[in-house]
Amino acid sequence: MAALAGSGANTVNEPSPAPQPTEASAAKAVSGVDLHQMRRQRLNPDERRQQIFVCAQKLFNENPYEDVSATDIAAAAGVARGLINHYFGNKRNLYLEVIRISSTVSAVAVARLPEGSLEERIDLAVDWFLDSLEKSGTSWLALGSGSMGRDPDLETILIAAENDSIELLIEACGLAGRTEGREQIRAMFRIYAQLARSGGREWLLRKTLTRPQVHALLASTLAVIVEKAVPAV
Amino acid sequence: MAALAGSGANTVNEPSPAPQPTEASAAKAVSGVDLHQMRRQRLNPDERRQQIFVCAQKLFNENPYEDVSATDIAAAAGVARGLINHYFGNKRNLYLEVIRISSTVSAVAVARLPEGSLEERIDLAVDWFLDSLEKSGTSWLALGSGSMGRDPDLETILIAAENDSIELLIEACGLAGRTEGREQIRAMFRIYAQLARSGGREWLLRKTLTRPQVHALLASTLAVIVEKAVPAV
DNA sequence: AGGACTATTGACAACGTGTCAATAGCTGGC
DNA sequence: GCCAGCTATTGACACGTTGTCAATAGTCCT
Repeated sequence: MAALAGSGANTVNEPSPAPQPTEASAAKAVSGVDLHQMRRQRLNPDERRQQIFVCAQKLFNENPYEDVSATDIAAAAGVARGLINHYFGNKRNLYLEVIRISSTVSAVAVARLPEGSLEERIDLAVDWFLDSLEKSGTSWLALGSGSMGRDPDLETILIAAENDSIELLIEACGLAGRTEGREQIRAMFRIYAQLARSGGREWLLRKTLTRPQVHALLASTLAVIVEKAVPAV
Repeated sequence: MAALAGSGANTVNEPSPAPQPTEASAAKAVSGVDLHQMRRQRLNPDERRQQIFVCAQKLFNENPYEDVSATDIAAAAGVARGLINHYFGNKRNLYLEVIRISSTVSAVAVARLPEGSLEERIDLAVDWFLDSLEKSGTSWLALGSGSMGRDPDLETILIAAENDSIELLIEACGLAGRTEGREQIRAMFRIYAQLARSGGREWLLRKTLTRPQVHALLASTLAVIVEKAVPAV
């Protein structure tokens, strides 16, 4: 993997004071001259685990899974590679844990969903979504349906994370009361969520559409889903 | 990887008479008793390449990329692993070639798109899409945006394949004449394509919605995009 | 200070990939 | 029919990655 610094846009959920990558990795990485023996230091398991996690998060956000080796992560954390397996079992598991956090973006808060007509509430909900998208950075956009139906673990994680946002959206559309076709309504909103994600991609990644244009598309399609598709269950 | 037979639903584009996996692989796979020395046979390059390709296609359709090793493919084709690199350079390249074929599904024919109101044409277009989806199997659904923005090669292949369908859809919606915001219109249909794909997933993979329900959702959203979002460019 | 607990290491085995010189199947000329 | 040349095909090699595990060495407690 090519070592690069990157801006590290979206580090979500940072319980402990974010232990810096440790002067260890720096010393090793910068040059070979600096051999003051680097007394290895012994942290308590939670801190060390968290530190490794943060480094992995950064790397996985900047590079695709297979381009990040356990060695890279260990080097970034200034730690022996074996320690990764000790704390996370295997690389894939660590990755899944990173995903689990990264994909919890947006479920955090929609504060108060205001009164008003359906159109107004949809408008606000879309605004809120685009805001949170802009803040959370682009890595979340790259996530998703690539391995759907193939990778059960990843799928359940992603589904679980998306469910929160979806419940929220359903409520915002005034459909919280509906109980009969509940699962089917959820499915429809899940489909819509992909539309929203895809819209975000065009806006933030490919830059082919402006925010107002994406907003218009998302708002009008959501409205028509609520008005036409949902009643058809 | 787990060796399993599978039905091999969608083998598209089969130029040569589909050389069977060769009794070689069978002999090796079935039991160790059958050692009549297996004279290796020398095919002309096109045939051999095609044969390897077919085996790879089958394996990649049934298992995710990283679970299929070059050894698996070579074994399936009854051939030395080195030959794969000789013909395709590397594993990734072979994979991309498989994808390039698999993703050309649906661009084949929409025959005649009939006259009629916008609603009618949209209805037919959605029907056509769902038909082709049902036929092409589920592997196409699993493809897609997972590595978007990360994997340029895969992205361009997928985009290229999707572009055909999108041009078709634009025409079906009577937007072929529009020239000014062309690229933005394309972007909107690209977003819609993700919605359609996602709808297909709910219908065929997760089985949470029925075909009529997905149809209604796709038709109404497409209509509203054409009527509301597109005029806003 | 010294002993016990355990976080951390480093070497090992297994596996996967790409390269390349050596091998052996086929084909055409005699 | 047979032999020589062409090249499709092989198998071993070098290197990188992953997961395991016994050995090592910080740190805390008495």
